[in-house]
Amino acid sequence: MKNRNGEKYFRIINAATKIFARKGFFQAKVSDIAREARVADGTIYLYFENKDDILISLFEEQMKAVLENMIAQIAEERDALKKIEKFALTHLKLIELNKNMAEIIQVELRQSGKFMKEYKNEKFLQYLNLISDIIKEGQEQGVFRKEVIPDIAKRAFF
Amino acid sequence: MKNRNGEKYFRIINAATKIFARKGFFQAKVSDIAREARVADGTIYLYFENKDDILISLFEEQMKAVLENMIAQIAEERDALKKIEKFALTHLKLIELNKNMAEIIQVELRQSGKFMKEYKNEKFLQYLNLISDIIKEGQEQGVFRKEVIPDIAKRAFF
DNA sequence: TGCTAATGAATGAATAATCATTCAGTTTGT
DNA sequence: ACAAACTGAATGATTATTCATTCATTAGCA
Repeated sequence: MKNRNGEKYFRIINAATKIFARKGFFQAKVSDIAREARVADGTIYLYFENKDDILISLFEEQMKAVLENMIAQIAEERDALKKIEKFALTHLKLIELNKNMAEIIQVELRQSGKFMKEYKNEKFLQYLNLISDIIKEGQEQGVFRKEVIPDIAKRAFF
Repeated sequence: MKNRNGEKYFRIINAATKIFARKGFFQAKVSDIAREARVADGTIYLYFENKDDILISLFEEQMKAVLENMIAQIAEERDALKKIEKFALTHLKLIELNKNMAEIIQVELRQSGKFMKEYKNEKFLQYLNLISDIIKEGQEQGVFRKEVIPDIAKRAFF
């Protein structure tokens, strides 16, 4: 597996974010990213499997940050109802903040066949599971009705 | 110049619309479009300059229809204020109706370097000019204040 | 009418261009 | 001196584009 902590790894991630945002995934050349990151073309492949993997990693890093942020936010609230509120609020704020990223994900990832097929979107699932966790907690607290099935509610809510 | 009226021209346009909508511009192969249109690869080049030109023509044809539609709609109203209302309403209706197209335009055309650079978007400008025309008319009718500058208002309104 | 020539639309195999990816060689750090 | 990190030119795969050829239709002529 590749080295995912070096400063160069993040240099490339950042460069790719810029280039993808500017040109879109398919028009971004790997060599563009390399240049922006001040790295040789080949170096990219010391840190990433392939071009798709750059996009996926980009997404994962972003989601990781978002997830941590969200968990911290929710932890501030005791009441499950407040937590859900906070979740929704923070979610919207994040989307606003990361428009670039959101667009890339919506637009580019959707088309990237490999992405939607082979990639199990763990971080995103974790994110969704935050919702069902809150609901379960709310049920234990007696704030939400028991009939609600968390797994379905999370989708609906989302 | 190419033949832009034959039934084959529209067969290809329609095929391209389908394929672009399904796969996006960059992943759509010209041969995909050819197959969908039941035409040989080379035939496409009897009707279009190149792949970009297919996209642009697609857009033009659509805009042409939209423009005609809009002009007809506006003509039904006498009062400039009503016209603007009608414009906005029809505009939203059209967007709703042509979601596919709208997405393609937003997403694909924006990236197509050639498009934004070399192509003077006449049809779209005409469309925008409908707005400033209405404003001018409204000023003559005394419905709108004179201080408003049509060219700026059209952008703001849009 | 029947025959031949001319036309040009259509084809798809061949070509050319573009890029992601590799790898043989170089540099850097210990 | 060795390993690890890095480089960028070379490779190969993919696809847009071209073009020599086919084929159907039309025009010209006797």
